[in-house]
Amino acid sequence: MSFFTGEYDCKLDTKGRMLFPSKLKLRLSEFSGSSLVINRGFEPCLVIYPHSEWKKVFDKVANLNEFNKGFRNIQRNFMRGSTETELDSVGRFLIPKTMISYAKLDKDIIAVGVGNRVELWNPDVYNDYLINDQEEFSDLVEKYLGDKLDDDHEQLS
Amino acid sequence: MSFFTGEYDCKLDTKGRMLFPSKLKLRLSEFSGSSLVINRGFEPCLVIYPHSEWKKVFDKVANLNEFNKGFRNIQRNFMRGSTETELDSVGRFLIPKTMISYAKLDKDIIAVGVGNRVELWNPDVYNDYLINDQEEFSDLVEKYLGDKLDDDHEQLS
DNA sequence: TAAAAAAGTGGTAAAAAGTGGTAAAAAGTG
DNA sequence: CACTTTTTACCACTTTTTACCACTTTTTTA
Repeated sequence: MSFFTGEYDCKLDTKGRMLFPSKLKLRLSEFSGSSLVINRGFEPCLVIYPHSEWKKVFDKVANLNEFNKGFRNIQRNFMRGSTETELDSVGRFLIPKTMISYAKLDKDIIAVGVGNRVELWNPDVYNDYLINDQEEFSDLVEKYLGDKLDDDHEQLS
Repeated sequence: MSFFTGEYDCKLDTKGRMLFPSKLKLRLSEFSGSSLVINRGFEPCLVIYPHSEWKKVFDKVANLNEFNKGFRNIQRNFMRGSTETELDSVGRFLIPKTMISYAKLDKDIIAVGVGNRVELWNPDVYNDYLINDQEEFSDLVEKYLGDKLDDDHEQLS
């Protein structure tokens, strides 16, 4: 099974549709054909999952007991930010208006492959979130992935 | 079988009818054609179930032993807030006045797909109930759905 | 009880949103 | 460079939604 990587410049058309980059489309098709799920990200971006990957998490959430207040809260907050959709014949998909405004998307979008998912960002917001200093990045990686960690990985997750 | 997800902006017409969003209507029809059940939510919102899904919830409550005072109380309070209805030819349904005032519904309504059901909210009330801090939500999800969960999922439901 | 008012039902025209397709430009490839 | 693939920018069409209007049924009031 393969994964999503790399950055891609994309555009929203006037109807709010985005063309999924062809390289990523190839990966997507290995997972779940042309069906995908758009989610609200934890950061101010949207996150695209292949339908099959998303379904695993969805099922966990959906199976929580709805007579429990905390579970209802999780369900509501999780599912409100999810939309199932499909690529059309040309490889485009419609992004709901509420999602567009959540991620502050405009004409230009940056799509980033992040392993099992693809993030969609407003270019400006994206730059603010990136680690621009490589040394800082190095430190961060060392903190979490440096040698000592190998033994007790659990501690971090 | 598919499920309800996502947020939708809806309107009440002057007669107290709401047009059920077409995407949700599609899902609904897979469950139970155009028939649905409106319930008082535990939170200050209304909850729409496809008839078949509501039946499951209903049965749980109906099967409680009526010789138990607490159970009788649950049954009474649960069932008083239930109305069965249907979408009309255009896809609208009438929301009873008592329900409208319970959920403080006005012209604008937010419909949220929550798996087996759809919640209807007054937008202002909704925002108060949402987890607005994404980090807080992230923590909550991790707590319930983080790695550890995989093994003993049963414990939570 | 009859008239009036309110509530509910059913439908439609027009606007808005969404879908599907294509020609042409741009980018990538051998 | 010639050719293929991808992307862009349109256009045409369909579906959904809104905002009404007309009519029926129910409830209230005189």
